[in-house]
Amino acid sequence: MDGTFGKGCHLHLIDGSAFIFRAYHALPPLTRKSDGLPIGAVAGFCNMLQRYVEGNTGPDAPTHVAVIFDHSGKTFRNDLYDQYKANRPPAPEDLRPQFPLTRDATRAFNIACKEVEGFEADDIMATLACQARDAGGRCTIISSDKDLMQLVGGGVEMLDAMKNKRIDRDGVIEKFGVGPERVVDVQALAGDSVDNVPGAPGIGIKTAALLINEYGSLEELLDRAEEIKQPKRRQTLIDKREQIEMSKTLVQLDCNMELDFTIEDLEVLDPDPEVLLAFLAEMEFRTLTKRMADQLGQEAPVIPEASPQAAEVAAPEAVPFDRNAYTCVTSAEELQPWIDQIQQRGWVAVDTETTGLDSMVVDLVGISLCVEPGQACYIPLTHREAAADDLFGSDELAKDQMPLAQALEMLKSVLEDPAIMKIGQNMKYDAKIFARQDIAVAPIDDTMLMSYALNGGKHNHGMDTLSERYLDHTPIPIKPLLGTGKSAITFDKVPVIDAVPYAAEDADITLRLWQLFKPQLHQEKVTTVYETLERPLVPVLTKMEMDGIKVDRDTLSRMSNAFAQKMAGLEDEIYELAGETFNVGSPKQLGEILFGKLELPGGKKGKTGAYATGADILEDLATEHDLPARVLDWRQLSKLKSTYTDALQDHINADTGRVHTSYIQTGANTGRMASSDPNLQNIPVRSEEGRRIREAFIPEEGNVLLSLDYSQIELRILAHIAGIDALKQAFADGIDIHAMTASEMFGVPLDEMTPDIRRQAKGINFGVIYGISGFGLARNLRIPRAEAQGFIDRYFERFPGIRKYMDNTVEFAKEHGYVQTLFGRKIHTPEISAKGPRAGFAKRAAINAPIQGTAADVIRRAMIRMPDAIAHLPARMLLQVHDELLFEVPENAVDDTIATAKSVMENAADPAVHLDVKLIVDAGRGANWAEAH
DNA sequence: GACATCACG
DNA sequence: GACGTACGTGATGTCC
Repeated sequence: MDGTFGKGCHLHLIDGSAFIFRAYHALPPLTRKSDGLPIGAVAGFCNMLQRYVEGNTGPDAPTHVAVIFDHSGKTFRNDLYDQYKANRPPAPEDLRPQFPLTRDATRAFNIACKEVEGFEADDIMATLACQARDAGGRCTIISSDKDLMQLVGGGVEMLDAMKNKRIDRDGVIEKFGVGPERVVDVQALAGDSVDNVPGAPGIGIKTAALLINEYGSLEELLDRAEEIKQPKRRQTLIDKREQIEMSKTLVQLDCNMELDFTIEDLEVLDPDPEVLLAFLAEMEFRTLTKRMADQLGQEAPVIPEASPQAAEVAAPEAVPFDRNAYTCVTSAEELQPWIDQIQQRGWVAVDTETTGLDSMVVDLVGISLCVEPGQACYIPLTHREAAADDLFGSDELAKDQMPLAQALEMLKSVLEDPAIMKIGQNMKYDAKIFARQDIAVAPIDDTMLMSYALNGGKHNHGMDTLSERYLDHTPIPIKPLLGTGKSAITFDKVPVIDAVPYAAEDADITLRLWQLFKPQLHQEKVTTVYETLERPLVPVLTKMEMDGIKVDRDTLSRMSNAFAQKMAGLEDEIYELAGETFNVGSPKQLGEILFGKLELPGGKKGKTGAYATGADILEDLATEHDLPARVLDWRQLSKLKSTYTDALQDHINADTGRVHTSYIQTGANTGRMASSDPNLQNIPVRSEEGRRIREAFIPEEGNVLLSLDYSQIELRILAHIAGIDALKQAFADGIDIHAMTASEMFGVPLDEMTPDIRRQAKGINFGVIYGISGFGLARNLRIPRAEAQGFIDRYFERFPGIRKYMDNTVEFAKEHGYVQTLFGRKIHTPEISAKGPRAGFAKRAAINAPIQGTAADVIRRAMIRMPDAIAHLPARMLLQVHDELLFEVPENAVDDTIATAKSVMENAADPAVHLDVKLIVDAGRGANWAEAH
């Protein structure tokens, strides 16, 4: 061949991006063993190239070939229409680093690799295809993208590599109803929801083809639109003419691009075996390296086995932290480049600074953004002028800040953009702050939750911990900025110059953690946990917290007064019995009275040298003296008053009249959540007196409260996990599970069961869930330790599967350093091999975690599905209390809501896990939480 | 800020 | 054989 492209030549154009995405989705998320680099798509891409090269024989073999890629960033079509491809989600995080590698792979195969800034791969292929055709040669476009079908004809064909199907002129007519030369006309009318090409509303491919065939061309059709009979269609074509014409320019490929290479440069070349094998070996593709080596008749290079530590040692931080490099953004002009960059990348780490910690009350002070490690800015918004003197803070806004509304308006487009990932550390907090500014932040990623999914049980997941542990960097502490105690100031009083490095650094750290954790989720096989149990829960909790629950202040206030009176009466009696006055609330003083002055028996000093005066001890003493019983009563009232009837009133939000708790998604190692400020997961219920506090939790007028709770969920899960047939059968038959246990253990028939025997069996059942010990059971049942041990022995004899589960679980924990829930949540058990009493703790925790954790996962799944399930109902989900969900709903929708929510909860494990034991949910309703429960 | 106590599942 | 112990949380008051 003389090198010129002409008759007898055959150009192959491979749609690189299509190859990449197909490869990515066809393969599991593989990572390179040595360092955890995601390489699944590269592997698939190489396999496809290899198969392609292998198949290049016979009459259709190419003389010239190139792989054409889309250049990242915007194209000229975005200048025509800013919404073009705007609803494309960003490329998956683990795919992005693989883009450049696919270029490397192409070159390693010695195939030309082309992309041009500002153009799509389609345009390059169009230009080359036209050149090939005009030169009298053939061209095959290896792609199934219908946008390329306009190029078919005159020697140009397409090849769907997956189906190994050639698409010629007839194939195009089959697909579009028109020939290749009219494909753009049809596309202009039909539009494309994937690429966000608007087209003519209401007209699809079928109708479009009909019209084009009737009128001959789009231009003719639009000029003669008045003639169309169907009134709606006619009006659309007249009204939307401009939009349709613009659509045509979007779908019309550019055949006349200026290229800095010619077809001749694309001549087929044999790969250099050394280069290709080196690349494949570097990627650590063992099978493919060997296969290619065999094919090329070469010795396969040796790929070293990865050392287990290698992945962990891989440097997490290439860019050093530089607090002076952060930018302070004070105007729209300065903010715009940041927004441009965010849009280009498709992600941003965000952090808000506020005047306090209560997200339902505080004001927004500033926002920090970070787009890549080291590149962060802070946007001060409502910092206050430094006080003229120390006594009076000024209310004047500090100078050089951009107006809050302007900044929010600019950021809103980014924060609500479905194609831009917003990354935060504890994003729920920031989401609430933004929600109060009418900005619905989505989608989000959360480094705190990633750490929880990855490292639950190892450490807490606060930013300081994570930064120090994983970035080896200590963040600027907030204390010196705000001060402590009475002289503490809020963040708006912090001088902007001090706020910038602090705030921007937080966003910087968050972005670095995100880049670090993201690939680890795959490596540690907790992507599903993160994606199905953590991330989707954030918007659900955000809404629950913002909705809050109505609490009646008067009810609480009246109770407080009643408690105070009773306490005063008890105090008088206590002083009388003690023979002196003292602080009843001081365990230390009480101990001295009981065991010193009154010389009651059983005085045991704890590690601090003080007598223990816990409820169990006082209960024992109650037989000896009247005083302990009075103290117990006093303590109960004191607890109810201080923690509940008093404190709860302070938590009623002035604006909403409701109480807004905050859930801590990473609060418990097992997967349970915690509730704080206030804790609404420990509102009294066990004592009659305490239970009345729930009467203050009420629905809005015309509504009722609904309580739905799982019945015996942990025991059911234990029956499933440990595979205890007798337990499963009892649940299936709806038998009282504690009575059944008692019957099995003590040989008492069910119809002769006494409450006391049942109570003991109940204690054992709970003990089993907690990792039973003779001592613990003895204390709980108040029986001698030997007797308790006897119970346990008998229980294990009767249910040997339970002991097996316990042994296996502890064994698993020792081997792997973690235990797992049925849904794959890992709970790490770093102390499992500790010596001394800690070993016992760790063992029991390891036994309990899969049970408690699985139950927690189940209700999380229910909560995540609940908003969609009840969307058609006027119901709101307000609270979660571990195995209970509380709803507020208008009276007329009560039955529907119960039926719907109950079904969601009972089926929450499906389809991920099929439980051998059915989950049962009990429902209650009422005019307050006491009635509903 | 540690500790003891006690509210919940 | 002794250690010490039921699992998971958060809020409050005392005391140093």
